Formats: sequence, structure tokens, C-alpha cells
Amino acid sequence: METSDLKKAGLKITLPRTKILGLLEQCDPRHQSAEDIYRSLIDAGEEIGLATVYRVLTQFEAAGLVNRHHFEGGQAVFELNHGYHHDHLVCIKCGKVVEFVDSMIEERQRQIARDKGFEITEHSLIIYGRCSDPQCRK
Amino acid sequence: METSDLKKAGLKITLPRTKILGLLEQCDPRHQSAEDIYRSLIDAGEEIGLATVYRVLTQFEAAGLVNRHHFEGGQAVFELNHGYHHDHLVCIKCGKVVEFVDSMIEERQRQIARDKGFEITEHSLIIYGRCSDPQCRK
DNA sequence: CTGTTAATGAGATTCTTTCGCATATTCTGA
DNA sequence: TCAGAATATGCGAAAGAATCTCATTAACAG
Repeated sequence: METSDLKKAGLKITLPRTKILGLLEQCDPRHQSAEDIYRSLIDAGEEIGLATVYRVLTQFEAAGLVNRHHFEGGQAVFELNHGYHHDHLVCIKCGKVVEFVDSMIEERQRQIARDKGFEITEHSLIIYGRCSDPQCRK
Repeated sequence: METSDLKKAGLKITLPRTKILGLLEQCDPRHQSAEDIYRSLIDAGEEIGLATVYRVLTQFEAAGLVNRHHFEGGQAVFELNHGYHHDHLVCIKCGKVVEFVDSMIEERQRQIARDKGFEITEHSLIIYGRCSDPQCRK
């Protein structure tokens, strides 16, 4: 992901946008809430407003640079768009997120939409459960 | 769905609970928000508080009488639990909701969770699109 | 460099949902 | 049937997430 992608999206290359993009790239937790990003930047001594973080993320989403997901837990999370569509497995204990793609599920979805007379625009498949960590299994 | 189900759930049979259950049963729009339910009851001349509607729906959910879904659009929607699990197709234009079940998708999900070491607790699959209504297609 | 245009930060605001508490209702068992 | 204990209710306040307003600041084209 480059700052040139911002230009392509018709967005000026500003400090807040660069910083947020940078944070999203060093994807340790690949899925972060606006609040998470805001906190990270504040803790790193940056001067930024929460409203700006929300604004920028929304613009990034509109530009297709970022995806927004509503997992359980109130806040939306954002992840850098790395090109290919995928769904999510979310651990209800530790919050770990695993991405997956399954062409059979994708195909069945198209089939179902066709059967019901729907023209798909998007979909959201989230599987919740406990991950393999022993801490999450009791 | 019977008031006796309330008893089984350890809930007293009160007027608000009966009214809300009644509204959920005459499922014209099977999926209603707490606000929708509140409005319907107020418009019908009932005396009820919005907080009560939320409280009751949350209790119904805990008792397994009702399912809560977070479709796009801010408010959660609730539907009477009619026994079998299903997923949803939602029209982004008119809001129409169609339920579906697909055993192949269900099976693939179990398989994926197994592969990734997850123990599924639940899942949410929502397909968004335009329904067959001409109004929704332009 | 400088002017125009777009972006930012701070706080106020909206919207959904939950909480706290005084009052009212249900239900148990006498 | 009725009184008392236990629960539920309604109201307003409050919390939490996201958006809006607007005066100030920063970006970039020329």
C-alpha cells in the first residue's frame, strides 16, 4: 500500500492519512477499531483527533483501501484490503481473527441468491467460536 | 409460541412481555427493531417504555425465544425463533428479508472451523443485494 | 511563495442501547 | 381471596459509537 494510492483515490497526502495507513500496514492485529488506531497514535505522541480517524477510515473504505467489519462487541473493525475477498473466524475468547476463503461457499451463495431472485452486492460470513488456545477452551 | 414458554424461561407473565410476544408472532415484518416494536405498541395505545422493550427482548434472546441480528443500518432486529437455524438474504433497497438454509454451506463451515482449530459457537451469514422487485433494480 | 481548496481537531450532537431507582405488578402460599 | 415477597416496569439519566459543525491549519498547483 502506497501513499500514491491515496492520490489515486483523490485524497491529499496528509500526515493523519499517512500515519493511519502506516498503522494498518504493520498489521499486528490486522483488525483494529477506530479507537484502537486513535489510541496507538496518541500513545505514539501523534496529535490527532478521533473524528479524523473515523473520517479517514470511512474515506479509505470508500476508496476500497480498507474493509470495515462489524464483529460482535460494538465497535467496527478495519483491515487493510489486500485484494482478495475473504470471510472471518473470530475467537469469542481472545478476539483472534482468522481469514478464510471457500469457493464452494461462495458458489452456493451465488446459487441461493439466484434462486431467490436476488442480485448480490456483498455478503458477510462470520464464524464465532473458541480458537485452539488452551486458555480459550475451558 | 405460548406464554407458558415465558414461565419455562423463569419469566413472570406480564403485560409487556405478552404484548411483545404477540407482536413478534403476527410476524408481518418478521424482523423488527426494538424501536419498531415500541412504536407499534405505543401507536396501539399501550403504555410501555422503550427500556422495557429492550430488556424484554434481551431476556427473550437469553431464553432462546428470539434471535437478534445486526443487519446493516444501525439498529439490531429481532425475530421469533421458529426452531431451525437459518441465514438471511437482505435487500439493500427495500429491506426485505428472505431466510434460507443450505446444508452444504453449513457443512463447509464446520470443516473450515475444524481445519483452523476452532470450536464453533455460532455464525452469521448475511447476503446483501437487490431483490426481484423492479423498484429495487434500477 | 502564495492563494485556493481541502483536511484537521475539538467539542457538540445524534443514535442506539443500557442503567438506576422509585413505583407498580405478579405470584406464592396461607 | 389476600398479603407479602420477589420481580418487573417506566422514566430519565447515562454510556458508547460514530458523525457533524466550524474555526483553524495544512497541502499543493501554479
